[in-house]
Amino acid sequence: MRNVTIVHVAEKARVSVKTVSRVVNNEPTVTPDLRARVEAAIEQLGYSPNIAARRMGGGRSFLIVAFNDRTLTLENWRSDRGNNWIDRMQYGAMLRCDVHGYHLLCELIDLESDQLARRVQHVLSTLRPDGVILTPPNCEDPTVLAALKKAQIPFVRLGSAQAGPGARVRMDDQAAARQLTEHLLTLGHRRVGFVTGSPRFLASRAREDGYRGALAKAGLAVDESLLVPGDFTFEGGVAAAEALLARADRPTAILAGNDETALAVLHVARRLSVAIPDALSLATFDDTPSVRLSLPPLTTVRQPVAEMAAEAVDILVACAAAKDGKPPRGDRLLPFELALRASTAPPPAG
Amino acid sequence: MRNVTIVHVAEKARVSVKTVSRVVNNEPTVTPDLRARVEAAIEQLGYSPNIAARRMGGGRSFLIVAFNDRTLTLENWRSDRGNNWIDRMQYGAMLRCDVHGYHLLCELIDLESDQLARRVQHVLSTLRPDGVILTPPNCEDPTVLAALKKAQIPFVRLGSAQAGPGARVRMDDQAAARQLTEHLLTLGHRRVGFVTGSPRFLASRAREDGYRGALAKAGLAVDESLLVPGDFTFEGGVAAAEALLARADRPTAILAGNDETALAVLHVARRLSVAIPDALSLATFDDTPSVRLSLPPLTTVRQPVAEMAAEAVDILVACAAAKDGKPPRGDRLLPFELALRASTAPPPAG
DNA sequence: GCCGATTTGTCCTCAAGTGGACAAATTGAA
DNA sequence: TTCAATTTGTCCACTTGAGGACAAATCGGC
Repeated sequence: MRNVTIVHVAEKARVSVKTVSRVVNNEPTVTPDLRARVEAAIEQLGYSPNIAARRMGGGRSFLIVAFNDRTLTLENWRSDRGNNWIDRMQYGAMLRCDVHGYHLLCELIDLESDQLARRVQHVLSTLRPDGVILTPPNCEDPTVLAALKKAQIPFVRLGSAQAGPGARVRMDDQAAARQLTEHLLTLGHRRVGFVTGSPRFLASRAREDGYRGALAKAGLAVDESLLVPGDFTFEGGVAAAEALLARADRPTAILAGNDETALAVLHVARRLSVAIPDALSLATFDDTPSVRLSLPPLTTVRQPVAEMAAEAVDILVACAAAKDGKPPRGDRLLPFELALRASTAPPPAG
Repeated sequence: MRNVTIVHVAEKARVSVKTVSRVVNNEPTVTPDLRARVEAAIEQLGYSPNIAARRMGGGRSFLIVAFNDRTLTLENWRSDRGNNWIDRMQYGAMLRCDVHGYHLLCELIDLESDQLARRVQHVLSTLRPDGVILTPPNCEDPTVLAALKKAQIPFVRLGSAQAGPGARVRMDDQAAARQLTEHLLTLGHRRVGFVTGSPRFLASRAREDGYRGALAKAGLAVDESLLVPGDFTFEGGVAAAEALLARADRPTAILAGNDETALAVLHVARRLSVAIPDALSLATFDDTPSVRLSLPPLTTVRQPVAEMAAEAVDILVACAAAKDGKPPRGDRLLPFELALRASTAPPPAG
């Protein structure tokens, strides 16, 4: 059977091809009568306009590309710990694309590759998507941003703590860290350790600022020796935890830069027989499955990743529909949630 | 800046458009000399052929669509337990697509919807993919299969226990269940309970067959009362576990139909103070992160989902490249692995 | 019944590539 | 040199839909 084209629909509805096109593209100058006839024909024939053909005349492609970091994705996949940031992003974006009649393509890029610019350019030029979603750490990479700008394709940066080109959708990492720190202070903790994250992710810096802000607001001086560098990996977290827990004046609570780090702290604490939460409170960011399943489940900040991705899709689709060529701008903050769990409690007496 | 087209490349390399096309499509009748010149021009201009345009003349679309079950995907996403079957499928397929210069689109379909056929048809007709990957339980749905057949698009069914149209890539669920059961028998267990899965998934039936086969091979009669129906959900698993553990002649080991069910068994056992593995051994299928992070980590069968997806992509790409219109056939079995963990041990003495 | 406004149709161009027919140029061998 | 084979170029058709210009048909009001 041949493919059903706009011509078949026109014949069946006994109208011109042009009229079918007008109906499909929701042009206002069609009488309800004719519109109904055309829609009936479309339904009966099971017609759907071919995306490739629509794209040809310079129209929309109905495609959105999400660029994910290759290394991160692979680690994520191989990891036993199920860090599902990217998965959640994808679910949110996919569902929203569906609503708009769009399609989501996930592409991997490798920031370390010397072919990076070429790779980004290739994907953009072969697919010609209507918009691009960038996830950390791609959303802060100058090469990627330059390639996007050159191709003049609208893009949204997801979860980036850095101002810059394109639109931005994120949660307020600084406020989240502040609230999490305040939660610990309210419980009575006064010596709160902080394992910082990878400098590659600017969100890590924002979290540190929030931590400092909460201490300052409570009138407490920041003990710089309680800030230990991690790098968002398990190994980095282990080293940092060992440094913090070996101290004579051990902190009574630790804020971990991300979940991977938190699991490392949990691991070290168990090895050193430091009971959580009795002897040490532990809080972290991201709320991946691993920290919900850990023993005890950890207090975290739930980042609204899927909602952020959905918002990004909305922005890009609106931008494509407007076709005024204006790149999307703005910085949308989505609300986060504290998930208070069994890993945080008042500090031990004395 | 205008988009770089094949015409620009031709001008730069001082050859005809036709020759560039021949180079891009790897036709043999081009001298190495000219080929090099064209490739240099492509590189310098950063040219990538536009997928939409290639598709027009009836050529390949370089797109592969994976149809996932909407309900399952959403449950998966909302679940705290991170059942990442679909994610693993996607990683495997995406990586392989990348190698072939293909792109993966994940689309959700809802088997319960009365618009199902229309939905499948719409996606196929608007995207015109070169191939389709079906995941459970879509891969056994007659409406979906009929729509695929009508559209004449090659497809691979992933993880389906049922013979049928299209190619099939899967692991041997029956053998896996047999080996898992044998593992328990070798440890000394004689009363092994089995919580069956949802009849929607035929793999569940295959697992049951494997369980029966192992008992038969060991010369043991099957106690039908030890087979309790679950439905692959946590709630179903709870009910089944309660039934099994309430018995006077409680089984010393339980084989759960999938990980979700196993977690339910774990939950009930803890509530009833049945120690695992001391009083009860527990084994399951799928090896999702949740059963690696559980206490104790569970003995499972690791299903090579990503590898299966990669194999599916290879099949579809080969099929598209052959362009002889022959739909892919065959049934590839990929090796699974037993992950023996702390949840299985010899039965309690006495 | 006429005028003007709105709706619908006709016709053409354009997008970016593929593929076929066939001619022209180049190469190699006899 | 000449013929044949191979490589390269020319030219055209084709894919499916969008969109613009403009003509034709229809409708409503008076």
